[in-house]
Order: sequence, then C-alpha cells, then structure tokens
Amino acid sequence: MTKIEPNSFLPLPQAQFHVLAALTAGEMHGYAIMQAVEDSSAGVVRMGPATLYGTLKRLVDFGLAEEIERSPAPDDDQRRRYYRLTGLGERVCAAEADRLSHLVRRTRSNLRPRLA
Amino acid sequence: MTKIEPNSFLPLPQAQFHVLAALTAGEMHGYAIMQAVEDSSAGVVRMGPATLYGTLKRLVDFGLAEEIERSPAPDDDQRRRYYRLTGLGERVCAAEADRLSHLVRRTRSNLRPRLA
DNA sequence: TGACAATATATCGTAATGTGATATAGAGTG
DNA sequence: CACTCTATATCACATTACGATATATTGTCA
Repeated sequence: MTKIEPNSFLPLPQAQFHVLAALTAGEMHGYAIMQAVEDSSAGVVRMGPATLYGTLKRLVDFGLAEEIERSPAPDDDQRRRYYRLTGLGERVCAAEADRLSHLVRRTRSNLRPRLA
Repeated sequence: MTKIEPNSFLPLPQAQFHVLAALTAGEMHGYAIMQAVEDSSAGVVRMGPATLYGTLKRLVDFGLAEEIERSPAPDDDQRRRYYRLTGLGERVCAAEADRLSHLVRRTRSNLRPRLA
C-alpha cells in the first residue's frame, strides 16, 4: 500500500478547511457544520447550503471525510446525515493547521512593529 | 470620511492573504513576492505568474496594496514594479491573521487528544 | 388543527478565484 | 553568442464559492 502524502492536498481551499476543522469537534450532520462554522467565527465566515453540501461532497470524494451509517439516537431527526473525519482527513487537517500556524506567526511578527 | 471595516474583506481568499502576508516583510516587486510565498512555505504553496499578477491587480483595485512610484536603487532592474501594503491592507491582513489564529488554535486543540 | 418559523438536504446557474501554458524581453553568465 | 534566470503580462480553462430557490420535515404555539 502506498502512503498518501497529506501535503499533496495543501494548500486546502478555505471552505474545505472550515468543514474539516468543524468536524474535529466530533461527528456532525451537515446543517450543524454550517452553523458551527458561522458561530465559531463570530459570524465572519458565512457558509450557505450550496457551499456546504458541495464542499462536503468533495471531501467525501477525496477521502477526507465519510458518512456515518446511521445517526446515534433513534429519536433523532431522521433527515440528518452524519459525517466524520477519516484518518487521512485528520492528518490533512493537522498539516493545514500547521502550515497556517507558521504563516500567521510570521505575518504577525512582521506586522507587530508597525502597529505601534 | 467613512471608516472602512477590515472585517468586511474577510475571509480573505488564500492567494490574497499570501501576497499581503509576503508584503508585511516590506515593499517588494512581483517576482520577489512569488518566490517569497513559495520559499516561506517550504515549497508547499506554489504561486505561478497568473495567480500572482491577477491577485496583485485585485489587491490594488481593493485598495489593500499600492504600487510605489519608483524602485529605490537607480541601478536596480528597471523592469521591476514595487508594491507595498496600504494602511487598510495592513489592518485587513492583521484581521485575517487573527481569524486564522483562532481557527487554528481551536482546531489543533480538538485534534491533539486523538493524535495520541 | 392550522399557521408559521426553524431545521435539513439538495441543486442550478453564475460569479469569483486559481492556474498551466504561453508570450515577450531584459539581465547575468559561460 | 547561447543559454538560463529574472520579470511582467495575459489567455483560456478549471476549480471553488455562493445567492437563490426548491422540497420536505420538525417544532412551536395559539
């Protein structure tokens, strides 16, 4: 078996990273992801259904996320479709977080002096 | 005069943030930005001329970057066109860095336990 | 019960963004 | 002179992002 290199997915498109990042909090259904992205960014990042479901489809195609067979509770809203990160998805998400971390660190360090 | 809200530019498209981030290191010409982005990401982010010059044009249109009248040294390569951040560009870049910082922090914190 | 808002998934068409390929030409090196 | 690297630029196409709309279920409350 050939080991897939997480770096080959980088840089990850914004919407894809937002969805993967949301899923690091645990398995979740689509609508909840949409709200999580918006809430956790204090409303700055607004993700409509077209972006969410399109992105989710891509992530599943790429093997970064997968649908869970059935929702945990039986009295749960039956329309919901739950998703979680795959192992590869976790590694890619971590790699992208690392990349951004370095970029942000350097950028802030450059900006600091002139924001006196 | 109406104060422009940096948050209204967020989330910044990837390429735009990469270029703004590069320019936080100081005024630079196009080709140098291209290399800076690639080098400082250890080759992970590869920005070709189409992406660079297209993005640069947008940044100038949006008022986030501006061309400098003339290159500093007179013995400098005369083809070069130098750019720098505007005041607004700095604030937008800082705002995007803050947003990403929070996102990355939370994401890593979520991932940490399961990367045991 | 019936009306209404919120939840939930889905897709169409279009806009915005990203990029490989190609073009042009000056600068530096052997 | 030949060749590579530097430097800017644009075309055509691919990918990504998104507003609008559609459909149907669930929850609230009068």
